Amino acid sequence: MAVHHGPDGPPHAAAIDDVAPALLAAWDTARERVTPHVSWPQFNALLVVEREEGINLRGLAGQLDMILSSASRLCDRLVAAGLVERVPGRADRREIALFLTPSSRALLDNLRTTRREILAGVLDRMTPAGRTALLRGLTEFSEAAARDAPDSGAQTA
Amino acid sequence: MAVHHGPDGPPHAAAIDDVAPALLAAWDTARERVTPHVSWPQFNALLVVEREEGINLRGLAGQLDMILSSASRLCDRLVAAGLVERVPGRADRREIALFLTPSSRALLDNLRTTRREILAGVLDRMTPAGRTALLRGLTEFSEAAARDAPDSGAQTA
DNA sequence: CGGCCATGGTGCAGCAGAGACTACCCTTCG
DNA sequence: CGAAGGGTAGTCTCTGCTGCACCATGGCCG
Repeated sequence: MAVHHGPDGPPHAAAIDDVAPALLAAWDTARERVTPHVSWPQFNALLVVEREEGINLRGLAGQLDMILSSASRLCDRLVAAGLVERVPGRADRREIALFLTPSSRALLDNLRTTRREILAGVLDRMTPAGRTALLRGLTEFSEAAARDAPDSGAQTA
Repeated sequence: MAVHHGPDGPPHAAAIDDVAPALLAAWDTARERVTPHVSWPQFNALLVVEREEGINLRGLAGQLDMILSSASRLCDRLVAAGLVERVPGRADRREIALFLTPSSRALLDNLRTTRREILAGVLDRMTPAGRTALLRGLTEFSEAAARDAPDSGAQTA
């Protein structure tokens, strides 16, 4: 199901698979440093709410691939932690609209800032050409991936 | 705490932070596809055992940053799932040596293969120059990161 | 050689997070 | 009014982690 690659032109997949973990480590380091006490499901929920501010519980449950009541429980914990706000919709009073709180907004901002700092710390030790190559390669990769699967999941903050 | 960057030469940190998620998504996709029923702690334990075949429970607990009995329980579940083997050491009969099973070896192999395939699928749609740039950038990044923190955690398979 | 403590693991609660299923309540709308 | 849509609540199960008590083994010292 893939394009043929002659023996002359393998796409470096294995080689890239070997060196990519370093980049992943930077991500994880940032998340671990900033949000050590927020579980993965909770964190993913925050990302969903951030993307679709005012989403209702059914929508959230759908995006997190869990049933409604599970999402409700998850929200209970997030509300208890002061990370999301349940706002009863005024148009349809059955619905609950979910919003980030200043606290969770700060959390996400802090995470991204921290990640960029960690990233910058490593980039500093690279050659300018290396940095440019990295940016170019990742940009092309990102575009190519988007061309393939315009939707496919995986929250990465 | 970092090197000064003139207004002319920021190290692309923000830009890279924006395009890196696509690469992360490929990782997560592979893991999700191959090991949907293995939890993160369990998976990390497998990686530890793979790296240090024959490790004992204390060592595992240390690497996973948990206390002994937690590691023991985790192992209970892994053994129940047929993913690790508890082998009583013959030198010191108190110790338990942990080994991967054929099943878990196959699992990890499968994961890596799948990931390379997913990666290759995207790389196929990049230009040769883009692939080379990606490989070069990531390789330098990896080296730079290793120079900084020779140990720092984060299992990424 | 016979205690004694250190070392390696397990057993037994106990707690929080996460998910599911079911039953139920409120609102809206035909 | 009654059906459909949106959420909550009760109950269960499982994982993950902890603390503490306990059992083995192994090394040491008198």
